[in-house]
Amino acid sequence: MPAHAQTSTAAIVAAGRRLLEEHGADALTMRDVADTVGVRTPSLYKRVRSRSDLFRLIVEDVAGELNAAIDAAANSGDPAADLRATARAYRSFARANPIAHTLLFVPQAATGGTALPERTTATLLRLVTELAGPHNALPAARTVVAWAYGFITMELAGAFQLTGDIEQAWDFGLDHVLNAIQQT
Amino acid sequence: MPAHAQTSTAAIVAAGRRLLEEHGADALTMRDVADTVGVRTPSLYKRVRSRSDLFRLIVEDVAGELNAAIDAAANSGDPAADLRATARAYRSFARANPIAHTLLFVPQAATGGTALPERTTATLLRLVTELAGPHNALPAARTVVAWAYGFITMELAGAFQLTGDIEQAWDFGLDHVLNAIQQT
DNA sequence: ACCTGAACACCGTTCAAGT
DNA sequence: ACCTGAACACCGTTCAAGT
Repeated sequence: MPAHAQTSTAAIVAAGRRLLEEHGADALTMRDVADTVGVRTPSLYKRVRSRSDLFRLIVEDVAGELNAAIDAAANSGDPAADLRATARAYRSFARANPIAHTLLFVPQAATGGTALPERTTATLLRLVTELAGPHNALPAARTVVAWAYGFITMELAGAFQLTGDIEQAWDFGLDHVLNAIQQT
Repeated sequence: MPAHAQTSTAAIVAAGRRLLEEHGADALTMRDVADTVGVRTPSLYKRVRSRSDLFRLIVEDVAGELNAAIDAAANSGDPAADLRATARAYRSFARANPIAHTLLFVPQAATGGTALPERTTATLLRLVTELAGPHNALPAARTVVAWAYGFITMELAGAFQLTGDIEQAWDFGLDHVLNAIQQT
């Protein structure tokens, strides 16, 4: 009566994540995942409810990693320096996981909301409060996140089509946005 | 020898756009488009090369409309007022076309780049140059677009999960971003 | 308890045959 | 010149049958 487990949810999620970044979301098939983890397609349904459930698990995995990367970056004690480091860590993470990153802020059909990492939100709000005071902390944090998310997403999508130094645009934007929210 | 045209590329694109907003990108099937325009599925391939080609045509259509909406909004002569009106028009358009809007800045498999409306880029760069001077016009324009795109995309995705007035966050962000790029 | 082959409904796409 | 039915390869998903 063997028939013991040939794979695991973690292995399936890891395979899905790799295939997602390699071939794009549309080309992520249950068959490819099954082949990668060494099992037949129907066996995947013992661990994941459906293909969209697999996406949800992948996004959770990615969100957890982003949380950890941002927590590790924000540790200098100086809120302005920490906000810069946070933005840099976020950008690095998005560059390393360009496709998974776009899924982070997309409405999840399953949950109704998005997978924006909760812990990241709390860290960011704390830093912005230290930098700009409590009065307008929430709108200020939303301004920083909107700029960073927009810049990084557009950069990865190749949406900055005019020539010009994109690093300079990043530094310019970060400087001016952080400066702006301090003057509340 | 009738067998004359029962549909048109424009009708197919319009039907595709409507179904896209109604049911989402994944649920947009060639069969549904064919049913909507009153033809059998294979006939679509007389006008459209493929499903991804249909997406490209839809995005072009949407981009053209956004161009027109933004050009119509930016006509006061005052660059600061025009930038505000542009941002407002962009946000209204995105709210009216939430799914199509997300496709605007996504890498198009076919073209390699994105469908960011060219004319909008030119209008925006002109306004920012008038407001902030030519020195840092490009990075300043990229800061404004990144913030607006990020804010609108996150808002539509439901990514602003904490309670708090989102209108206030929009006004706060627009005020501070525009103010920041003036101080160059 | 997990794995599998077979089957189902559904896709996008092609093509020969019709008018 | 456009339209169509039939067919193909490929999906996600289910399920009874194996061990």
